[in-house]
Amino acid sequence: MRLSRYFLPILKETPKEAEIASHRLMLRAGMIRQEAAGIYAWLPLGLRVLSKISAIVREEQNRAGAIELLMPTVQSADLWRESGRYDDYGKEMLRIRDRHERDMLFGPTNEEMITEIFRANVRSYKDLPLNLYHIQWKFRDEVRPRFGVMRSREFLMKDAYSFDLDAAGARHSYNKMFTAYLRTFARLGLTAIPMVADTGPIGGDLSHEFIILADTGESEVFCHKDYLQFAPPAESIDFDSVSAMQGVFDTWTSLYAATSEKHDLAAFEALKPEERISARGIEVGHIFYFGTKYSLPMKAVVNGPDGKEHFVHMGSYGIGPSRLAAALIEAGHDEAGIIWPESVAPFSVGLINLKVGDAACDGACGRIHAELGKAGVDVLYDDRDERPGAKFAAMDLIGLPNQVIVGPKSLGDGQVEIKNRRSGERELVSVDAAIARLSGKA
RNA sequence: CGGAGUGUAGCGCAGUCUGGUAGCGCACCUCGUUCGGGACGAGGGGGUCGUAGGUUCGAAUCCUAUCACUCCGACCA
Repeated sequence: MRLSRYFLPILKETPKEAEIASHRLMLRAGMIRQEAAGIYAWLPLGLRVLSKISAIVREEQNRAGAIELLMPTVQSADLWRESGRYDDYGKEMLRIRDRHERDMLFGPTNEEMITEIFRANVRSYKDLPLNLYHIQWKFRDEVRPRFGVMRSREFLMKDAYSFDLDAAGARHSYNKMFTAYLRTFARLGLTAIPMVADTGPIGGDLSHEFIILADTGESEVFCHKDYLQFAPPAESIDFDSVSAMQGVFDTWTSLYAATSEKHDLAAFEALKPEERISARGIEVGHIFYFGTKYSLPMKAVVNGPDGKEHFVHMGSYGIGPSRLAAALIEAGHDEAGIIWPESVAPFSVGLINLKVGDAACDGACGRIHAELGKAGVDVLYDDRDERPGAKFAAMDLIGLPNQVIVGPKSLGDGQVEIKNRRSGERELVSVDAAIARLSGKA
């Protein structure tokens, strides 16, 4: 992509409302634009990140056996009256009325709708277990949205819903999602710690929040230090193995970890002082097992092997890709700007032409741009007629992991500079070597 | 929802107290000189001063209402 033909509104100054690093940098890097309180437009660069995060989430959900569908954002109030949550959910739910005066709502979550879809189509235990998910915009009318897309009213959420014949099956489904979440966050370059959590308005009795530690996090959390060293489950792990899944769960819940609502001071202080972490964290995922809370009032039943009807046991599992975009920046930035992990960077290579109009520079950049493009590498080519300083600053701000700097000085010796955004290391290599080196980044 | 505050050009701000017909920096456009870490000169474009009423010869400025947004607290992917 040529920057001169792209839409990347970079800001030199910080809009005053942005208090935390991720919000500031997302605005400055031209990723998002606020349209109303807690409501954001995702500009092209931001959308690329959001899509990459969603793709990883999707891959890991699929790997764990979940099946993607897509439910609407607007729902009928009747469905929520069945579960009793139309009254319980309160003002956080955005209620609207259509032209026929029907009560509608903008979905804050989808337990009711997925249960309706399930009960209309599934009759037999032989169709279980089933886990359906979608990645869709949610709306929760937060009292006080803040921190940009970290706590926005409209946000993107992957929500999965599992259906099992009994509690034991549901437990396995829970463990599969638990494992998938550990893998997902690890692939995003994040260390997320599962913590015992409150279930809130979703309900239920088994629940974990996945927390990444960050000073600007909204939750107060307590855990054992060794969690930071734990290795995530391997790609080859067997999601159908009950013991393997239970093993992952047991390992990752073997040490103390809890949010402030569930904090057990005595248990925490039983740890040696040097083992304790008391910090702030960002909740990037939340999983629940809630049994028959929805299947009972909404009559979601299947025939079991005994020929009788059984209320299905359910769980729900959420990850917020839009919040993750901000969380990734909180976890990876410096004075100059964002530092994306390779896995979600909007472009993997930033190509800087220091002297646009110079035949040698234009030629070398053109070749690198074309060759990397052929190799399937996303390249953002800064071909603007700008001063070098502005180009370096812009590229550092948007945080592309690999930079190729092409200028007349080094190009005189047939060389270009490769810079690693994270380490800051620079290296002079030939044009061909740069292409060869970076074409593996697809 | 309680408390505090802000709305003036895309962004950051001055002007409001003490009414006189809108300004600064950055960004943007043109020309020239520049160019390895956010250049310089000259010229130029862009604002019904959040909105609606009112007071006044005259309102960004005073009064009233209203809307939006931000921050601090209680709730949450």
